[in-house]
Amino acid sequence: MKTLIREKRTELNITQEELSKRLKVSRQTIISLEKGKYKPSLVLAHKLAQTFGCTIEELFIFEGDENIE
Amino acid sequence: MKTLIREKRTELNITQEELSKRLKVSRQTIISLEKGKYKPSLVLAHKLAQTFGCTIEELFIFEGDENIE
DNA sequence: CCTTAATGTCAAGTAGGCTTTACAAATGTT
DNA sequence: AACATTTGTAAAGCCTACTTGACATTAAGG
Repeated sequence: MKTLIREKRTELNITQEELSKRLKVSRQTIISLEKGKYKPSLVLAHKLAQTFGCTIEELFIFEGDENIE
Repeated sequence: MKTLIREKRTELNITQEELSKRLKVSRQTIISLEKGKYKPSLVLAHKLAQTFGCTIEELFIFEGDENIE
């Protein structure tokens, strides 16, 4: 799975810390998500998409066995 | 968070077991999701939406603090 | 340089998503 | 009533999302 979190965040011109405050998660969580260390929960993915004004499917790109075969 | 998994599944006329096989998860997982016992991972939410031919946001209804304030 | 802001790493702990197995309740069909 | 199908419950275990805190690196500006 790929994510466009970093791209969308820099488009908005906000820091990781600012984003983490808006979402009420730790800054570490933002770092890990942008770096692809793990995948967000459904609720957090929804909040991210809301923040960026896009859908979850636009923010995350699912690949291979993450899709129905 | 509310989900329309059960409604969408019955529309498709398939059993929990059939759905669990398509998604390659346990039947127990389907039961728990339909009953609202817990929330699916992002990948599973995506597969469910794909199966039902809708978006994640159409399949799950986020409420209150699950939205940005 | 020196400082500050922004980003990053590491590690330990908590909570919850998902699995497996086994068994019970409900619904339908003959 | 009897049987099969579908749905449900319970419990133990694994893995990972997320947290907190402390410290390292990079980049920018005075």
